[in-house]
Amino acid sequence: MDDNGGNDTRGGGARGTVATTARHMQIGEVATRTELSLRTIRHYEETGLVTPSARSQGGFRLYTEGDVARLMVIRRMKPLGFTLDQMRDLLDATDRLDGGAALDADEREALLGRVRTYQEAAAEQVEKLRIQLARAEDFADTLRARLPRDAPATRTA
Amino acid sequence: MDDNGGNDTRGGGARGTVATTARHMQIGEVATRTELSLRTIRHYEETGLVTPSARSQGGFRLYTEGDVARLMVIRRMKPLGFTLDQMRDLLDATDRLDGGAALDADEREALLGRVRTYQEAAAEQVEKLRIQLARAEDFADTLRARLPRDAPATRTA
DNA sequence: CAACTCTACCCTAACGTTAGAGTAGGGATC
DNA sequence: GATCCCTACTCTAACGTTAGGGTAGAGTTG
Repeated sequence: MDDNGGNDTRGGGARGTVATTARHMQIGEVATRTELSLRTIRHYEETGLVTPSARSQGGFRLYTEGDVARLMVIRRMKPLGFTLDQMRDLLDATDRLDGGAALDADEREALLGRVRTYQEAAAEQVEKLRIQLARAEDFADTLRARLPRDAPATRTA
Repeated sequence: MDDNGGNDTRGGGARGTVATTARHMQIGEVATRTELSLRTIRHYEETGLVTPSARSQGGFRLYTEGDVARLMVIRRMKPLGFTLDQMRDLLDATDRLDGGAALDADEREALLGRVRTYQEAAAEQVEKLRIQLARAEDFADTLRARLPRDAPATRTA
């Protein structure tokens, strides 16, 4: 047993949990703050979604507030059902739009196009989620209807 | 290229698509009717969720209306995020409750307990879906806000 | 030293995706 | 009217993918 100990989101250790305002955080603190697992955060790095801004001499990942913000964005994107590749693509686009790197008209237009595409996909996904929710509610009700009026567990009748 | 040809839900061929009221359907018709892929339907059989009521001499799966109904139930369950194993478990329970097989009190109580458990899980899932939907809407709006007011594609400003 | 982190690797669920072979049944042929 | 053929449909088997979970064994940090 090591690492996350098998749980989901870190329990809040002793050391790294303090420096909420520090310049660098280790992965554990990031995990608690983002409610993502260590494995997930590392996986996001493997797939090029979020790369820690630095590494310690010994190789520990060191994250900044900006990194955490990016992770939070990803967390909000997840329910939209995009793949990690798509998220990376979208994040790259917005990053380049925001980063004041003076892009020429064509490039800017291309980037905006990408964002627009994702926006439309997002809107569609929202619709699907609505339908899913409706179906889920429906099914939950159906299930409840099958039960003899919330009777307690023991005692037959 | 054979089978489904790489698409998702079948396009509606020539032969099997006619006999909507026949006693047996082959997998293709079932797929169109349930909007599930051939692979998915076969997979459900592999995992013991829905077994076709019969097979043709040549080995084709033959489904009845009842089978289709069961598949539709599963389709409604999917958004609740249950695993296939859980669905099988739940379906077995309701099947045995419904099948007029005169079960004794203990057994009946046990089955109802299972259903109750799933009902609670379903209710929880509905809550999660609500939250997801909210987040998704939020994010979609955020994305839309980043776009220069739905401008057409070309022309920079 | 204790708590934390590292890489590397194997595992899972729920299908997707070929590949290669067989089947259902109607039409053309003899 | 039996045979062949053709095409649409289906079969099994098996590997691929996605988004991580879990574990091992070793190293790092405070």
